[in-house]
Amino acid sequence: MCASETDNQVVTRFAPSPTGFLHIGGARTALFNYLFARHHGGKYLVRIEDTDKKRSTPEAIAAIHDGLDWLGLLGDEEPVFQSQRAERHAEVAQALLDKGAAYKCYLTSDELTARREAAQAAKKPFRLNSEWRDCEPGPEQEGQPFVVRLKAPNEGETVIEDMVQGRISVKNEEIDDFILLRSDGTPTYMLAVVVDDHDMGVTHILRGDDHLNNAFRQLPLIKAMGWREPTYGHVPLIHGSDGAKLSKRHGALGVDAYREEMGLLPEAVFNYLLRLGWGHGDEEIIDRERAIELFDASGIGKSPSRFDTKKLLNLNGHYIREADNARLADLVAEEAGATSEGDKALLTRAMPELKARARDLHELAAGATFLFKQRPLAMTDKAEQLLDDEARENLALAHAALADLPRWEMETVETAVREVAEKAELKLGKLAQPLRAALTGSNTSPGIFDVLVLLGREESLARIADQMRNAE
RNA sequence: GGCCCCUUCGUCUAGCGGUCUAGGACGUCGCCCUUUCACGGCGAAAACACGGGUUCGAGUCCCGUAGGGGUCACCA
Repeated sequence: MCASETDNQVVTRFAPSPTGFLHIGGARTALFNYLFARHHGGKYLVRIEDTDKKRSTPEAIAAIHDGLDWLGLLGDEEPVFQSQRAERHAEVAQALLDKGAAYKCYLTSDELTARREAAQAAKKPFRLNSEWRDCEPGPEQEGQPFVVRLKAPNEGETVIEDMVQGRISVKNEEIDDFILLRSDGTPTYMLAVVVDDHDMGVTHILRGDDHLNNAFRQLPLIKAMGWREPTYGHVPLIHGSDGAKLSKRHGALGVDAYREEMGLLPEAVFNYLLRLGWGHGDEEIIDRERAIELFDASGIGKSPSRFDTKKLLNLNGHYIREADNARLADLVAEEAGATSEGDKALLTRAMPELKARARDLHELAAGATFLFKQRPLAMTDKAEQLLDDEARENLALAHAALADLPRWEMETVETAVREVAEKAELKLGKLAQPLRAALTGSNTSPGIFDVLVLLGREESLARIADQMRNAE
């Protein structure tokens, strides 16, 4: 690859802070960055923003990694850990100081708080005006703690051509002299992001629009260093189903909860997240390959969207039906009660019938349990109701007919059962429902002939015998 | 409160001045298929927040109003 190609390559990044699990909004941000990079043939990176040592945990880092892995959104390179780059950050702060683009501010946080509260009490907007901005420290400052602040411009305005929001401008007087280096010498997020994005060669930044204001603060820093400005795209946030900020109640769960508790398939979450805040004509079912083909910032909506579990579940049902049978069997084997390899093979064989009836993996597992139950089967209330005296007598008729079958196949069992119903002048349902109860212990299941074939001759006849009663 | 952003069916969205009697999907309701439950098929109800402009013509452009969101840390 030649240099000019490298220069023009799109580089995106997902930069979560490891203070908790990977939540749905973060996952979508990762997805958008991934797709944007892939679509443009670029690179997608992950950076862990663990500048805040107090709030960052190894558990969170692991959870984020697992979540990204599950969704297939791991970075193209090993993740960068921001905390390991503190020296570089400090170096840039020093460079800014040398250029006169930053200054040491000896205001303590107590003083700051006092001023802020005073302004609030006077109902005036608080804007920091540090007297240290244009003042050299005197001898009495010797050895006193200080923070390094950026000397942000006070006049004119800063304009962003945002890929999502369009042209936005903010007056520079609104932009404060934010802190680059804390009084303990450690870099703040605001410094670290800019330095890391530059060093990593990030060209396009897609992030939640809660960062929109930050862009206006980061730009002066980028300009002061003479670095290339990245192209921003601030994506509206995801709200809960009630329109309020996402809370635990409605979707602000870790991605692991989507997998474990909700029983979702990663491709379903992928597709759902893609369509939340992004659209392309009438297309709804979009897999990874198609998404890479279609994804572009122009398709991102400008208004916040609400999280809708029903639609997610519907999509999940679709992807379950599309999924490979053996894979699904693997996924639900334990929960369904399949223990041996033979059980798993049976589960795989039953899967075409089972998967049409489930929207999530737990439903799928529940629908499969009848295959592995031990006789005599426990009946649900509704199954019990199906098995009145007449039904039990009819079961005996079916048992007799089935027991004589030379071959136990879909066609033969179906013919036999239908003949029994016909001879006894019963509607098929009058025979099928009791059979279903006897064979599965439930009133709902796959088609009764499928059940018969799946269970096999021996088990089927035994289960029927368990419930039948011979006519007096 | 200051600043910034947003506003099409309940929800996600299509729409980029005339093709909109506003399209699709989820959800809801009805019908069909049918041995149950699903799947599938068909159909219905359901939206351009409001008020002014601009224009021959506005869901589409501009300005207000209302509502919603974001942000104002030595957090990220």
